[in-house]
Amino acid sequence: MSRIIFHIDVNSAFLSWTAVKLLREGKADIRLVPSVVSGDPNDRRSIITAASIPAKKLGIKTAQPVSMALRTCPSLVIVGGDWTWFKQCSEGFIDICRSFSPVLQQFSIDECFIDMTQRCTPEQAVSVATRLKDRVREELGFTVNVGIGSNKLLAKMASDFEKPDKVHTLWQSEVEQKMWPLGVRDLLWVGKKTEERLTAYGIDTIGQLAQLEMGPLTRLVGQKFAHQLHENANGRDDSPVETERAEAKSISAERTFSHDYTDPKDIDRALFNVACIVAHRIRRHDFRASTVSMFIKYKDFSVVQRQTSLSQPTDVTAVILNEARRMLREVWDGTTPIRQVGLGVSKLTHESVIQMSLFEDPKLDYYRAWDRQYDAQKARAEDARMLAYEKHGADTGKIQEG
DNA sequence: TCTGGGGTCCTAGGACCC
DNA sequence: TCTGGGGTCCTAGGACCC
Repeated sequence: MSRIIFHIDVNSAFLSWTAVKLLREGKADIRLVPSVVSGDPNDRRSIITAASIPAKKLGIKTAQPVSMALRTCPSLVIVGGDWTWFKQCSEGFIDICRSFSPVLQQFSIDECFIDMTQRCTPEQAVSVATRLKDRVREELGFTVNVGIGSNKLLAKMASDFEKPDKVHTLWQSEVEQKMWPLGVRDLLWVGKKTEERLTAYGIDTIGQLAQLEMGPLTRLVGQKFAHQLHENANGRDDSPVETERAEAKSISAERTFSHDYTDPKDIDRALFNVACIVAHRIRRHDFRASTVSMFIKYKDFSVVQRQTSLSQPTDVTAVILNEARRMLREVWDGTTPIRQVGLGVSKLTHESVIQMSLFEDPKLDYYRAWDRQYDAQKARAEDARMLAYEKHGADTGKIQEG
């Protein structure tokens, strides 16, 4: 049976959400001027997370370094992000989408799919989608695009057509006219490298890709990917709207230094910090991890990565940190400047293994106690931050309004 | 101009077993 | 003693997404 899928995408999410917040504080609407949201506006190395439409018109793009954007537009307004606020905006947006269909898959903080097959006819789809986007704008103050299609891929491609505040359809019957003329790069999963390979072979448009034979395509991108690209270029995708949120398969954290580090003490401090963050998140989700990996990125952006399997799954910071330190000693000569370090864990389980205390490092008790203290401290800090946030809202009367 | 942070999935080669 | 082939697991690296 033919399906009706909506893909709803917040237009320049972090920028729109920041704009709404600033408006409520009585400030000017940053959506109307060249402006960007970046991680840390004061860090030379931070990059742009979201750009306003006037900024985009000047050629400023997402993921561009802030310093580069400033050269293009010296009067650029740069603001930092407020994650507590972003999450609140996201929840409000998801709630409205869910009220249109409970068969909802959150794809990221600012995107979701809903299955509308049981909720409207194909003829009604555009007017229903228009109602959805208008409701988000009226109730939450920011705009979204809604893409409508007979599967997730087509819906997602459709939501990427003209922005902002628009509804587009991309039914199977419209693929040839609306999707085939687009460049291959516009197809989901075709990134820079794949685009290079395809255009080098003379494949410039999605239509050409759709008609390419499997033999050459397999040689270009490998069998599995070739099959998916071929299906998608022809508008086919039978993946369902997954309402269950999949459990995390890995947890990682990384730090980029304000300048490249060579002092082992600096590297070790960063490794310690990311280990604390990662291990804390393991414990918060009641996981244990069996694999620890670490990587370093050098000045020239080359990356060296090492991973190791543990004999027992763990959630102890010290165990993870020790493995990471050992691997760092293995890969780093101790002098080459390092730009970034990262640490991750995978092979996550919820099993609580019965520890063979006889063979256990006696220091583990101390480390576990240290972890408990870390977690408690973190919880207190979060509570305090939340309290201050609520109090500020009550004082100004700005947050409760919406 | 000089490039963040957090994820997922795939591939290829080596080790090891039958 | 040498050789083949298949299956599985592990590790390193690469590509993509938001």
